[in-house]
Amino acid sequence: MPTPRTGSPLALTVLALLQYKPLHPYGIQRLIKQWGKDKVVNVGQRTSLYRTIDRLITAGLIRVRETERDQAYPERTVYEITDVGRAVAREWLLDMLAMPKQEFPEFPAALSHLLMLAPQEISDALERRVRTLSEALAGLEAEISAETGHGLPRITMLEAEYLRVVTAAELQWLRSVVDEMRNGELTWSAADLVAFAESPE
Amino acid sequence: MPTPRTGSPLALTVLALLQYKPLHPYGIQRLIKQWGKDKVVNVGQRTSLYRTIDRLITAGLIRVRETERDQAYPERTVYEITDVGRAVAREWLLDMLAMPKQEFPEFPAALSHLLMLAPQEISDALERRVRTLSEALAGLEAEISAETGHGLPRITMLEAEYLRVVTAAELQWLRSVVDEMRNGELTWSAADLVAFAESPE
DNA sequence: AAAAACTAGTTACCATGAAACTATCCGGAG
DNA sequence: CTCCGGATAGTTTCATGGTAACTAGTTTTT
Repeated sequence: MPTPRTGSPLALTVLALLQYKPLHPYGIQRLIKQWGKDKVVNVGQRTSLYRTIDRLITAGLIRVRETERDQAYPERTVYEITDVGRAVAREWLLDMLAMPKQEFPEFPAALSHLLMLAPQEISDALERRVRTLSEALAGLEAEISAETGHGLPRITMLEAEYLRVVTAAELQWLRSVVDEMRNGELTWSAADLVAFAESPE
Repeated sequence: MPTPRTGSPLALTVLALLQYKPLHPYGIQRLIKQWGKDKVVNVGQRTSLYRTIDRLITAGLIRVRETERDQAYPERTVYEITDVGRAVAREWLLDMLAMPKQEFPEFPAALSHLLMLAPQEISDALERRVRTLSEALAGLEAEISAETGHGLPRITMLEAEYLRVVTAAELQWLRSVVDEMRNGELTWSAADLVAFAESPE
């Protein structure tokens, strides 16, 4: 029974929640949203959730506990974690923490093709991004101070802290780039493109 | 002919390169690697590349230019971009720049389940991450100064700058967290977990 | 001469994710 | 009282994405 090599964020979250208590899929989704984890794991549609559960079952990391039937409601299958599941969840987590995974977010990819656009278009687009990200950052900060005020320990909001830090860094950089494009410090000419294209290295 | 709603990083890159000159798939892969774009778009195996090209074809964004046969070598189909393709690439790019997309990297997801681990395990794992990221950061900085020395204009390395900035921010935050865990500023107790779990909000 | 790396493409499988569909039930607006 | 929206619970379909491995010839290195 080779456990799936990659513990996805969703699979890890399922194991974590089942460690708290046995749940049915919809309950898992609800908990993720209630605890605000839907900012870091995708459970928008339950499709992936059900498929993830299937995989965890066949890998022996969780098992069916019971199948409830609350009259007229669809059947709810309640799952619980196994001992293997508990162990594997720890391994996955340690691995995800220690080894940065090469992911390919679309923004840097987009940045690498700026030469297709005119300077104005670029700075306008980046400015729109600045506005959107500012709001997101404000939201994160509000959330953090709300939870702090609520008396929750800091360990439960490290992921929000992390998002705040990297969003703030992106924002600061974006603002400086937009500024430099607007005030003429950051320019380039058609000749540059040719030199770039010819560059053998 | 509804153009695929999401221009993926790879699709955008293919359009961008074909705008430079007609190419066959393998040539596209080579160019991506030569120009160092393989840090921001995934072309490890060409599977996705061929499928992406298929989609671009059926969407009318690129077309077959010719089919070469260089004796004994497999056939190489050379593609070129269409006018529609040129227009769509610009739209996609502007969109990707201006509108941040909710992506779900695994690290923040992992951070949100730290309660499964003991403090020591966490700080050890995070320290390993610090080491790996430091190396990655050094690599990025080396690359940037190499290109600068080579006389390439700054616009061609904004994506590397971006990666440097966010990696540096993550590193700084990681170091502070590890420090605070080691020196006892950041602790929590089993009682906290219960309070957290019971928390209705 | 053998091993490795490059050229070029294909196949199969698994994972991810969006969207829409089937149903039932409940609370509130009108 | 009825209709609407939203919550409950799960399924199906389709597009996309990624890994791995396989074929098969060629060039370069050891």
